[in-house]
Amino acid sequence: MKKVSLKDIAESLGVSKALVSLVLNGKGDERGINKQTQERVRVKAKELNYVPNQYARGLRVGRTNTIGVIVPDVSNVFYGKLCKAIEQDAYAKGYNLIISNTYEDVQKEKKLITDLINRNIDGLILASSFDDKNELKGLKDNNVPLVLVDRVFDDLDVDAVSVSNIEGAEKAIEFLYKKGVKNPVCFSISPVYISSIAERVKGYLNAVTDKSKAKLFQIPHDNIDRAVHNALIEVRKGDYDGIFCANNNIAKSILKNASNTQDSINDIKIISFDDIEIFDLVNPKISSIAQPINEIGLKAIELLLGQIKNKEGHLVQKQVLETSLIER
Amino acid sequence: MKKVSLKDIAESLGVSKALVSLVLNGKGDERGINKQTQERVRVKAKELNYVPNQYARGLRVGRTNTIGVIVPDVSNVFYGKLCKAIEQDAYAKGYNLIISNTYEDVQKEKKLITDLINRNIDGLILASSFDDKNELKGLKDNNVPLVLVDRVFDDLDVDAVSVSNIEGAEKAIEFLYKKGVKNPVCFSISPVYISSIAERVKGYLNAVTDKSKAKLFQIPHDNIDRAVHNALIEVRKGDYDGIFCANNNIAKSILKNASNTQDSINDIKIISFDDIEIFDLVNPKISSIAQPINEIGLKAIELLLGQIKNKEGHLVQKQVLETSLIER
DNA sequence: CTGAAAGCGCTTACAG
DNA sequence: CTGAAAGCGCTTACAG
Repeated sequence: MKKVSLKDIAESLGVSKALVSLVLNGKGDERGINKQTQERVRVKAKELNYVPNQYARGLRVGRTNTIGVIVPDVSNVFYGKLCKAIEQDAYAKGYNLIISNTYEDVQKEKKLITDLINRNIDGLILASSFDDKNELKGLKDNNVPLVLVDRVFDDLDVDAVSVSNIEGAEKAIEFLYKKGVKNPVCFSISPVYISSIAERVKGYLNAVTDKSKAKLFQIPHDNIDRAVHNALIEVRKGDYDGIFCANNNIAKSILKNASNTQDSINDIKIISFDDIEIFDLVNPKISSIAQPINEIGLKAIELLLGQIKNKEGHLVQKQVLETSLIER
Repeated sequence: MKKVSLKDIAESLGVSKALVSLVLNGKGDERGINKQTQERVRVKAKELNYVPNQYARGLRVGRTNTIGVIVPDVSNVFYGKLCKAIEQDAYAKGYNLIISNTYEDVQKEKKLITDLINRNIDGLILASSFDDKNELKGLKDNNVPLVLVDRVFDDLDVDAVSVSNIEGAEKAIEFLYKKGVKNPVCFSISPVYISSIAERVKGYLNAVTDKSKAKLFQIPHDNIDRAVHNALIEVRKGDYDGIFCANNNIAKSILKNASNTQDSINDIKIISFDDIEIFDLVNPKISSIAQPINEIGLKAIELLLGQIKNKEGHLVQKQVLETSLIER
């Protein structure tokens, strides 16, 4: 029942635990340990099916080669892909990931952060749902390397990777105008204080030519379909002919609603932030503002490892990547 | 820089580490520790921003309240939802999750399992990509509580939760016939040895009335679109008028291909295993065989906790849940 | 070339 | 009501 430890190997071979540890960590040659002894250790370790206890190791060396990732919801395609990008790169670099979802629950996010710190993660990549940047103070106090992604706090002195949401939204609205739309509305999503969403709304407001006609619908993230349903009714009542969706969940909900109500929505031009495959499969196809998801993930890892490996000398960086318009 | 430990609290209060540990673990009353002392400890712990080191704790008590979850790919909606169900239930019961993806890579799966064992997880929920059940021997040797989900090994003496894939596939084919389809084909997906997929293919073959007309296309999981493209050409060449998709990725690829080639596919009746929201948003809508994802997750946790809490007395259970036909 | 010992931070019998 | 001590499994100076 009991797991095999260094001691078991050492005793069965008549050597010390220290020697076994050294050999198994590849420091045998460096320390000039007899080749044959090394081989005997390795053979025995395999024979006994030895797996080192990471808790003991982590306790001793203070590193765990583990990176925490907290996102709102991996089942949202954007975060799913982001996690995939992060995971594959981190994995290649010898790190493991602990991925967790907050589902926009601030209390859960707090608890998750504490949990991860307790687990002695080497660093954290965070797409936060916090409305208050002070919630992140605990992380700084604990000196945990941190990179914010997607959702950032401008006035916080922390590494961050995001996209130019304002410009992206402006591009979207300009595209609608180019396609003949006269009065575009914006379907935003709660929580309103999320930086990426707030910026997209700002971009919309910037780009609308007739400000008096600007119209914003707030869709609560936890009751999207119903709110979109009502918003669509409003849209039909007014003389609106274009919709800018602040994220992919809203666009999906529009499609769902239209499908349920047999509303063709062919007369409304729709564009959405985030490019997801559905947009290619529906009729009419939906244009989008695509984010460079892989680059976001790679950059986040790069910044995080920079902090981990160079704790004092690291300079805070705020990366803002460009979006691209996918016309359909 | 240094993290706060029990010792720091103890010293600053002039009490022992043991007392602090007891109080912070809620055993103060039980052990009859002075209420005021308890309060002082808690206040000081908060003041110093103390977080217990889980590695030290895990090392000492041998439990970690952490469950490992390994799936092929969380960005596949089925697994994404499954993880969500598992996570929410586990979280409510005081467990944390470490979720990892194999992307059908057997080597990665082996490494992940070893990693998780090293982390002293209390148990593992696994949707395995292994073709050989012997790969799981290491887990049994290490006595790690294990529950297989979705993909199971019939002849392995391990807890498992799956659905009746054969009957589900049969229902799908019967539905196609009912809708007037004469010659349904099956788009299966690699790896072929995955139990759930193999069973769905079996169900297809069972239900096809004219066995001489049965036609199976093998779609490799890592090159779906191209293979589906070619398969669709074959379908058009023959007199096939119905397609049974072994999973949702295949159905999505059919939609994508049809969209790209401007093929309306209105004359082909399609049904897919797994019910995903896209099926409601496209034209024509796609019928499906839905799996009870939440129940799978809850049952998996239930079985796992059964093993964890009653290591010796636990009886191996193989749960097979029912699917349901979603007609569209 | 190898071993003995200390210590990471915690919990838990044991003692008083 | 509280403390001293052992020990979980590992790594790393230090000594020889």
